[in-house]
Amino acid sequence: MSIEDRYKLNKEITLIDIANELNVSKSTVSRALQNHHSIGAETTKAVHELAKKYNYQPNAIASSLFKKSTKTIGVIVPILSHYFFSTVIAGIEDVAYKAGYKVIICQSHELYEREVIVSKTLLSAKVDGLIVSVSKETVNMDHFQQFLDKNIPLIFFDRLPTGIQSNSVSVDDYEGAFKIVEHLIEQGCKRIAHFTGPLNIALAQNRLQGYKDALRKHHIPVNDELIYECGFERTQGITTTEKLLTDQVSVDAIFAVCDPVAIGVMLTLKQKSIKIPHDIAVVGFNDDPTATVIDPPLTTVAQPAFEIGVAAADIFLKQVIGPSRSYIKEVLKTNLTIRQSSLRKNR
Amino acid sequence: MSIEDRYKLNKEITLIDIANELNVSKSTVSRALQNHHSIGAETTKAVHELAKKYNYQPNAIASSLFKKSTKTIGVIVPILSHYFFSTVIAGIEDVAYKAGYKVIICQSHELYEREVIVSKTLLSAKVDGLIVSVSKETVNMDHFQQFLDKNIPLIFFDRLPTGIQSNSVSVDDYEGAFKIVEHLIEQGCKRIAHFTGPLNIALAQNRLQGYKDALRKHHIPVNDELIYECGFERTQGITTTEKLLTDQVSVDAIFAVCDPVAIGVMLTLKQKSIKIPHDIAVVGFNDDPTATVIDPPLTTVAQPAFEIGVAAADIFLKQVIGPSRSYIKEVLKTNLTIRQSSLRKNR
DNA sequence: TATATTTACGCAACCGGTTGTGTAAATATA
DNA sequence: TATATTTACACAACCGGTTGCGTAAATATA
Repeated sequence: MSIEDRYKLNKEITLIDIANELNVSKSTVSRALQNHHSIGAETTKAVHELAKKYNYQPNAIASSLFKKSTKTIGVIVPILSHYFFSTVIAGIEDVAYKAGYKVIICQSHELYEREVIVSKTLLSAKVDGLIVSVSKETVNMDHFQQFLDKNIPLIFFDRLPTGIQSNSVSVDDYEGAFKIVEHLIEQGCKRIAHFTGPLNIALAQNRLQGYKDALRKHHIPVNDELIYECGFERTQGITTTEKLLTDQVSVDAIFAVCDPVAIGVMLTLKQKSIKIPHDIAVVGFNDDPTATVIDPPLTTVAQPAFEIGVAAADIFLKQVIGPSRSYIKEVLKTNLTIRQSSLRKNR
Repeated sequence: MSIEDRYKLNKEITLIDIANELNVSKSTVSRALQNHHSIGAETTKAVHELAKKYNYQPNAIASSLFKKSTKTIGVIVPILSHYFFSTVIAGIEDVAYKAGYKVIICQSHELYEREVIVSKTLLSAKVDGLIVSVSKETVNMDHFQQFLDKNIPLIFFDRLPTGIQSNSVSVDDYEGAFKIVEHLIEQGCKRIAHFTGPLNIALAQNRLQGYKDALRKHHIPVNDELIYECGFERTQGITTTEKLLTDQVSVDAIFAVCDPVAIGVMLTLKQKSIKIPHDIAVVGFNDDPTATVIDPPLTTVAQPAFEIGVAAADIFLKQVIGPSRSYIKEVLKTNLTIRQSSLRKNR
């Protein structure tokens, strides 16, 4: 069948079609499209013209098979519909796109099993690299080991795993927590509760530690009754606040592990007519867009989500170009963003 | 090299490695892994055992090349970090995952050129289907035509294109707008402004039309001075509100094309100490999580974002199984969600 | 016992690019 | 003029699975 016929029938146009039309071999066409020097100028021109005329789209699959590079980066996040994660992905995508990479995104839905399955899928899909924020259930990291074994760049962000050495991008959770708790103390708070994330996750541990150390620095005893293991969701912020109120625990501030939880806390307190920050000050972590919507606006620790994505993708590109034995651990700075939800002193 | 050696060296284990080890042909191994009836029970068992022992991962690329199916769905959204889009994607991913499909997500960043490029990339990547919400710049749809030509299922959602016949999933924007404007009228509003989206987008047109028809039904003249072309972003809601206030246009309600805009409106009004809903009622469209955070909570039209994703992926699956000449146009119902931002009557 | 059928597997082509090697013709150098 | 080099292209192997077809041996049927 002629290339003309195939084109009209919406058949896939391949190198062979172009080769047949020009009476050259497909290797010549392949090289001509790459502007290889060993192909004559006229031939090269003719090939490019035909390719354009018939809207030739190279089959990336075939190319990948031989080149062993799919030009794709796999990304696994616990949940896509959180502003933090979707913004990180936007950062990854931005860098990847400019470097000619596609991005395959998977959600673990905070489920360990699902994380294992999608990581296998991405391994089979031969992604050139993997960027991950692990699920809150994940303790065993074996499913990631294979990427390291096969020298596929592996970069963790935000939720860093324990017990596996690899590249990572995170923020200084300890310092962020320390600063925001210190800020609460400066505002006169003395009984500061902390709603933590799942404690198998390093960032939750680090924020907790920052909280404790800030208290100790200011000679405020750390009271385990003020530490509630919570989670990352607004709903968990709501239920934990209700628990705290039923427990009749007296507090003058709540430091939530992240903004969605802080929002849940504030909504619950407001519903019970507890004044923020007068009765209880509330602070979070992340600087979600919602932080400026709630009344009073939420004091929080701003994380550069987009930049985290950019940094992760940059590490990927570095490792692809020159794979190295050493790991890159990047820790970005946070920014204490003070708003009304924590301001108890008159100014 | 023996399979044992290759395994230890972290080399890729292939069908051939297993075949050599068992002294059978690779076609036998391939069939054994598929539990093909023509392969003996013992051989099948031995193959599976070896595959497991050496953690054999089939090369999906090689398989795709022959089968002409990559088991991936491409998704193009304008922007990922909007709750609506990330939730739709979650819905798509949910269905896709269960059916054994991966999802490649791309952002157009509301740029026509970028949309063209990513659609070409996805075409080269041989996605089995494409689900799209077009960018606000997009007028020309030629880049999508190729998917139709090649019988690759193409499904639009939310932002439906004009001038191209294809599958689509949307909500009844007209009806949603009509109902919410009617609600405002019932609350006694007479000078209702509308902040529209870009008017080349069908949904913006439909919501505008719903707005106009609701006014007409209740014998309120449509006043072009009350219609502001705005956009989909919170920032645009802020600037447009500022414009309206400088224009000294007198209104008693604002119907924003979507919740982010409505939030921008409310924040601006609150900043100017304009009482909501007493002075000006505000309503949106989408039911973002933020709608319940702002004070007063935002009256809005709830769109089933997750279900939209599910519906789009379901259409894809249907078309993959039995490609048909006809298109599926699914229109989901919206839900008027009344909160305090629009309640002007005492109850 | 002779023929038909089933079982179990190998061979080789195929998917669509990519690239190392070979070679004839054209040009350059000795 | 004889040899060396460059130019421009073809051939074929290759990437790693998949599948149609062929066939010998084992079993079933007549």
